Amino acid sequence: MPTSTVENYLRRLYLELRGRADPLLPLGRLARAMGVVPGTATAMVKALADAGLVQYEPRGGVGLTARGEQLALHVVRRHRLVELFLVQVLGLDWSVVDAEAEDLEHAVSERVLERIDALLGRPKVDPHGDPIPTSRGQIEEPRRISLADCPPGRSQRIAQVLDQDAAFLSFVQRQGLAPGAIVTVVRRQNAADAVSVRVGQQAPVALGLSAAAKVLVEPASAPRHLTSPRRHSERRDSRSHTLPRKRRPFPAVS
Amino acid sequence: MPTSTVENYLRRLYLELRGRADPLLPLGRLARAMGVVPGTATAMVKALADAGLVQYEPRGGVGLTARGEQLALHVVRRHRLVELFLVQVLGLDWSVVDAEAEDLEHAVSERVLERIDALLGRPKVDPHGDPIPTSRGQIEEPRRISLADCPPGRSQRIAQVLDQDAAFLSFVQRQGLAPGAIVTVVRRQNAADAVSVRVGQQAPVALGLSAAAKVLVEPASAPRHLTSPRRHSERRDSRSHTLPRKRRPFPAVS
DNA sequence: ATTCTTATTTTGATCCATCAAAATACAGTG
DNA sequence: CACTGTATTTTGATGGATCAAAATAAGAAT
Repeated sequence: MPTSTVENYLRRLYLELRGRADPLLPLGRLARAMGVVPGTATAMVKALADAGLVQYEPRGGVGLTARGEQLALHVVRRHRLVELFLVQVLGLDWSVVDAEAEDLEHAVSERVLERIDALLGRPKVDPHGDPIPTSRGQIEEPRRISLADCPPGRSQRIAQVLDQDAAFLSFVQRQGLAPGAIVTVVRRQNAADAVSVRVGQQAPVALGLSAAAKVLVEPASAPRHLTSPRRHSERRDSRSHTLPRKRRPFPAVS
Repeated sequence: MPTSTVENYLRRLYLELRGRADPLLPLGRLARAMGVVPGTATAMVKALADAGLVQYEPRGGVGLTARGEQLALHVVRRHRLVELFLVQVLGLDWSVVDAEAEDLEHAVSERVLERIDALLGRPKVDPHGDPIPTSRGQIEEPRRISLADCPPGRSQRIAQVLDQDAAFLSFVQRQGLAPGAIVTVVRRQNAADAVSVRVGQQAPVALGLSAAAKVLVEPASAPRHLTSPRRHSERRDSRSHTLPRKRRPFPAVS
C-alpha cells in the first residue's frame, strides 16, 4: 500500500532513468522532475531507500531496486492504460491525457484496470507509442531511431513520441507526425541543426534536431499491429467524434 | 481546491442529512459514518466551519451551508456518474461500484466528467436509482414510498435502493429486486415485521421491514425513462457481456 | 593548494489528517 | 438535586509530505 506520492516518485524515477546510461539519477534531476525543492527529494529518497524501493548513494544519485522497478512498472502500466482509455473511449485529446492520467492512475483499482485492459483489447502501446507493461510488470522497450538520425529518403512510420508536453504534442499532431503516420526524411541540414520531413504530399516540415530526437520511427515496412496505437481523430474542435451515438456496451437485461 | 478528505466529509454529511428531519447531524454520527474517532470529526468539522462549508453548533451538530451543499452536490454528481460509468461501460457489478467510485470521484477532472456524462447520454440516475445532480449542482429527489409501506396488490417498479452495502446489494440483485424490476407486494405481515414481495412468476420473497424500507418503488404505470437506469446484466459470472466485441468509438484518421 | 561555484544534505517548521486518552457537558433517573 | 452514563470536545502526539534557509561536500578555476 504505497502512497500515491511514493508511486509518483517511483514512476518519475523510472521515466528519468529510461534512456540514460548511468543507472543513478542525480537527486537534483529527480527533484526538478517532481517539482519539489531538492531537500524534499532527499528526504523522500531516504524513505524510499529504507523501504527497499530505491538504491541511494548519498551525493551520488538514486536508482531503482528490483522491487522498486516492479512497482514503478505497475504504476506505468496503470498510467498508460488510463491514457489510452481516455483517448479511445472518452475521446480526450492526446495532448492532455498525460496530465489527466496523473491523478487517475492512483485511483484505479486492479479490478477496474483489468476491465479497461479488456475493453481496449489488451493493447501493447499507449497513445504516444510507449509500450504498456504487462500485468506482471514486464515491458519491452523497442530500440528505435529518431527522426534526428534517420537515413533520408526511406519511408518511415512514426512509432513513438517521447515528450508529454502538451504544447509539443499539439504541435506534433498539427504537423501530422503522430504515431502511425508515414513520413520521409528529406534531408538533414546539420548546419541549421534541423531535418526536413515530408508527411504525405505536404511541403516538408523543418524540425530542430532536439525536437526530431523526440520522435521515434520504424521502417514503414515493419508490421504495424503491435507497435502503433489505433489512431484518434485529428479534428480537435469537432465533438461528434468523441461520442459514439449509440453505446450499448451491455445487453439489457430481460 | 478542497482536499479529497474535505470532499468526503461533505458528501457523507449530505448523504447522512438527507432523509432525516433535523438539519443538524450529531458529530458522533458523522464520525461513525466516516470511520474516524469522534475527536477527529470534531476537529475536521471546525475546519470546515472556518472555511464556511458547514454550520457547526458545538454539542448540537453539524449542517451544510449553501456553499457546502453546492460542493457536496458536485461531489455526489461525480460519484454517481462514475458509478454508472463503471457499470455500463466497464461492466462492473452493482455491488462494488460504490467502493470503487469512492477513490475515483476525487481523481476525475471536470473535463473527464463531461465526457463521461456525454458518453452515458446525460443520465438522470445512477445504478442504484439515486438521482444525479446537474453540473450546476441541482438535484431533484423524488419522494417515494418503500416496499415497507406500499399498498399490497398493486404493481410497482423498483426505482431506488438506499443502501450501498455490497452484501445487501448482492442480495437485492439475486432476488431480482434491482431498479427497473416490476414487483407486487403480496401482503404485509406486521407481526413478523416483514412483507412478502412477488417478482415475476417466482414464489414471493419475504423481506424484513428494515430491508424493505430501503427499497423504493413507484407505480409501474409511471413513465420510466427519467427514473430508472438502464439495467446491467444479471449474469454475474459471465464475462462476455462486459466487453463489446468491436469498439470503434472513433473514426480512424485517414 | 586555495578559493569559488554549484549540487546536495541537514535542520527546523508547517500543514493535514489522524488517534488515544483525559476533560467536560448534558440528559435522564433515582 | 445529586449521580451516572453517554456524547462531545480538548489536549497532546504521530506520520507523511512539504518548504526555507543554513551547512556541507565536491569539482572547477585560479
